[in-house]
Amino acid sequence: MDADLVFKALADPARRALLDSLRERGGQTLAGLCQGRAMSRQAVTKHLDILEAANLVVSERRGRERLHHLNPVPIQEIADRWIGKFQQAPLRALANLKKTLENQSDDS
Amino acid sequence: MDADLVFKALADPARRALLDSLRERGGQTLAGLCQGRAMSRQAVTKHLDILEAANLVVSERRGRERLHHLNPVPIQEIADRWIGKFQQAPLRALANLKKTLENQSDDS
DNA sequence: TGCATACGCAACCATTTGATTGCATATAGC
DNA sequence: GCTATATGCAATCAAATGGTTGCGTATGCA
Repeated sequence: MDADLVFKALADPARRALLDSLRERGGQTLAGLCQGRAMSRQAVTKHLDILEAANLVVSERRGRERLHHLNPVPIQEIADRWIGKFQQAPLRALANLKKTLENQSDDS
Repeated sequence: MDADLVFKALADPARRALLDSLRERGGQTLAGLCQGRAMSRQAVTKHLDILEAANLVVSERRGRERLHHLNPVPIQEIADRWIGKFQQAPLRALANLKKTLENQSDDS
């Protein structure tokens, strides 16, 4: 997994909205995903391309339409491998911050 | 919390590296954070500004230097509020995908 | 006071990004 | 076969992004 592709893919609200839509209902066509969005079909296509490059979406041709599915695995991996590091951090961070604030109050 | 600011802040590898550095050791100065990075001080400043706007970093002036601290709360909130939605998704997503693959194999 | 250090501000620049338009291709259904 | 529908491809463009350089300001210290 290329974590950078995943982070960059998640950076755009339009793409997160597409993921939300696919989370609620998988197998949507491109035209279906364009419904209710203030964007051209080609713009949606580009966003889907980026999501596919990050492996957050998988799609398959089905006749003349293309069906899209959410792949939640990269999000899981981000949560486990990256966010996990910061879940241990709060205690240390708070300790550091506390110490700093104490030093600060010493000066004042 | 503005989730979009957080996602955008996390989208750049240089900024994630800065967060990593502050996670390992809080209270680093700007000059300290520049150490070992192939970037100018001003570039680091801009990244820190973006991290501060997302509330991922807090800083305080201390004499002529500025000390930076990680604030892991926004990451926690992203994990809880946003990733949480997708942690319920796998079963549904896999069911959808399975059904689709079965239909696909029907075609071949 | 004088000077080195640490940081802030602003202009500038190349590249990337997000989106559009126009046209081409392919499939479903009559 | 013909037509409408669904998607693919390419050129184009404005704005955002990431970075630099130059200079200004403020603080620590001899």
